[in-house]
Amino acid sequence: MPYDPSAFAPFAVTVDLVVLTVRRHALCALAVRRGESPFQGRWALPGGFVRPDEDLSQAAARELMEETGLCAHDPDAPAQANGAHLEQLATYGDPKRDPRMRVVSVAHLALAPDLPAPRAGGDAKSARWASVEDLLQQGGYGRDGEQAAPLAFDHAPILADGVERARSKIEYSSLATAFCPPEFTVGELRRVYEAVWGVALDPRNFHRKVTGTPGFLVPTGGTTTRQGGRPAQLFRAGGATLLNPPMLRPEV
Amino acid sequence: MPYDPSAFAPFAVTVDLVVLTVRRHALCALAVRRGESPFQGRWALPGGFVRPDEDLSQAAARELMEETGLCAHDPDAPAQANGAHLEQLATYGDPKRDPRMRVVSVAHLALAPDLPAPRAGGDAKSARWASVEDLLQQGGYGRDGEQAAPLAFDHAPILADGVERARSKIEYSSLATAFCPPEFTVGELRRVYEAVWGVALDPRNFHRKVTGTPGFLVPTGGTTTRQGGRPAQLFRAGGATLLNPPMLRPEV
DNA sequence: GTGTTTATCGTCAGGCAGACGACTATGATC
DNA sequence: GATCATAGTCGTCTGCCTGACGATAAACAC
Repeated sequence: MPYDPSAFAPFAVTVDLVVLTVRRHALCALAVRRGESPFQGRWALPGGFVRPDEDLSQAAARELMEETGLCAHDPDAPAQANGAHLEQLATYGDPKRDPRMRVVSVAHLALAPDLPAPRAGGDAKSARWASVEDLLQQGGYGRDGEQAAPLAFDHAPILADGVERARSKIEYSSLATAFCPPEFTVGELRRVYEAVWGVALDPRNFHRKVTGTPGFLVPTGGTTTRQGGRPAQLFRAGGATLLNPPMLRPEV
Repeated sequence: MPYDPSAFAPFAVTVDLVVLTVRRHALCALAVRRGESPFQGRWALPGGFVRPDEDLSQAAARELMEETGLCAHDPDAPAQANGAHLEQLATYGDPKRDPRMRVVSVAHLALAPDLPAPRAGGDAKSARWASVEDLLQQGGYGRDGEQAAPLAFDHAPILADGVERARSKIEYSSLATAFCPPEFTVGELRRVYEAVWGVALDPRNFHRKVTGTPGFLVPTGGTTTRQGGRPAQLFRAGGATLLNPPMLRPEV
């Protein structure tokens, strides 16, 4: 990395968060309403400036905590109570992406189990879970009939990238369990896959696949009937993080 | 993205390049020798500051051109003459990663066919292709007996991340062809996989797999005998970018 | 009890990968 | 020119995994 003082230019660096969860059989993302110009009143991804003394992942974890109360855990330490998966997604640095100044945003992807209503933090007027379908369908109408304005800044493509990352990553990793509570059933895990991929999966083949993959699921011994029907075994996420062979996403 | 002037802190933003190629059956990366402090005389990844008016990918493409003469092509437009694959890898922003100031580096990954000797650019004293094994094996001895000092800054983990990305991405994409000249044989493509993965592959099963995947390879009609033995058919990369089902990397 | 819902086990056929035999076409060597 | 070494290409066989789908089990609602 050559160092040429004449070439140095100051940038602002932010982290933006794509926080995904599964609610009511739909993949949802956390959106905050902007309280200031530009894009005042529009929905945006949560985020904020990186502080002078913190690492990028620290900044992302701090923002996640401020917005959701979730504690991010390391990719190394898997299942944890009240913890969300957090990983870096990509960095966006178009010179014109923020009209005020040159801002480079390091987007992060967080996957969380279904949560109570989010608490608004920082200068955002409010925060909510919105289906990614509504958020990405520009100019359309949301579920509640409200006109769905496109997300602020370049947050729509960032969200799309995050969703695509999540969709592909649950294929070959055990990441889908990050959308589940600490104990869950095979059916609940299947509904996660169905919501994220937007497809229907065969319950029998899915059951065979996930219970047959060593280290993916460990039975807790308990059962639950919270979904109705025959009681289902409860599982926790096992130590395995990589699925080999992967879970196959049905073709379009 | 809330805007709080009191929270704003200026950062320097750079791009660093992990440029990989396959030479003499080994995966090699481009390294430049640092001409200045800190880490003067040590090997480092090529890179430089992002200019005020350019996008991150533009900055990466410019650095790549300066260091190698290669023209990066879009991920959309696949095979191209004298073009290299270029994609964003990850961003590194530890507050202490550069002792001079707060620098956030957006690392990019470039894959190039075997090239003539690199030309040194910028303030780097020299540039060379070095096997990634030598570069990552800290404190060991390189192929030429030279003491292999660790890479400058945090470039060793960046290189490791780039290598891992390349290793996993050739599994499920046609990216391995980016290491090949415009026309190549199945055997040459197989040697790319073997060099990147560091394994031996069965020539017959590999041949069946790559020729049986629709859109991966298109025959040019020509043959070559540059590898010795029976003349081999020449191919170009086909339009397919995703391999489904993927090429399976043999287990360790 | 009957019906509904969900969970779980089994079966069967097709596809693909790994292991490996066989044959082909070139250059190198004697 | 015969032989050998080298690389490329085509087949075969077996085992595993997946998709499609039948069948059974265990709860709740009426």
